[in-house]
Amino acid sequence: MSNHKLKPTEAELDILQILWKLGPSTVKTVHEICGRHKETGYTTTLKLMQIMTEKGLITRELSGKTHIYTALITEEHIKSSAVTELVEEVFEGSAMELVIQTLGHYKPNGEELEEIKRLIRDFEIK
Amino acid sequence: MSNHKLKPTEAELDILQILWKLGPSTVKTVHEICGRHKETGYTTTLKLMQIMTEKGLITRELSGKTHIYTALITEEHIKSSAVTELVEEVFEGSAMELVIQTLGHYKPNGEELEEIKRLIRDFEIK
DNA sequence: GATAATCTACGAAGGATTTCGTATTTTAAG
DNA sequence: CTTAAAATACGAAATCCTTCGTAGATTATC
Repeated sequence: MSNHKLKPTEAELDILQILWKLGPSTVKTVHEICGRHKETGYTTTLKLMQIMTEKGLITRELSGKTHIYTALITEEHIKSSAVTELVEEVFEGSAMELVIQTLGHYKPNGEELEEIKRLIRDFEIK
Repeated sequence: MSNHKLKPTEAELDILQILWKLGPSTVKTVHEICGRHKETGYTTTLKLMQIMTEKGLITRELSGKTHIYTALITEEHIKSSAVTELVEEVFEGSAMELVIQTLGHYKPNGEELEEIKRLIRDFEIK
């Protein structure tokens, strides 16, 4: 039922990440946090959030005079489809080439290493 | 020295992937292979390749009456920067969250599993 | 209740991407 | 040489994304 097709744009993703962190928030709050990274006008953030509402990425409800916006799409969902898209479009379907590539360029910390080993172990058991 | 900034667009990436596979090719050849996925006119492919030449993504030389195009940017480079971008913009810097996410959704085959284990072992030695 | 502050709505500009039509050039055939 | 075929060059439309300005509405303050 949800909109699988709708991939947020870059600016939209910034806003989603703020909503995921803060939970339901006003345009004002979102805009203040956006302002730490980039300089844009208040109405730019407002317009983006209005468009995102039309697209069904977020929803809003009135609280007094202001709207409170809530993410409709989950962080997990976006991360998952971003990985799927990267695998399909850049790695031509080979997810493990992506994994190996990443492990070749970045170092896991101890905790991450344990988690990866646990996942690997699960694969070997099956 | 090379153009780190220049990320190919989606249509450009399609063309790059064809050039990576076939090696230096004509517009005609590239367009024929593009045609397997999507329906676009010949001049669309031509225009894209002209733009990519301007951007420095590919180069061309005359051979008789036609141009032979060659990728200037490597597959490895694109894959690497695509991962970097995904890590930074979607996973907020956590490359290992990307790795763990991917391992949670896709299964490695035997060979891939061995390679991953080898990489993991290298991390543990250090 | 007048004024200022805060929010929202809306239109539109500017840039990037993709697409194609048309015109031009070059090569090949008769 | 003339015509047809193949390739290139170029401009421009259509769409999407980001941005902002302006106008209107609502709320709070004095």
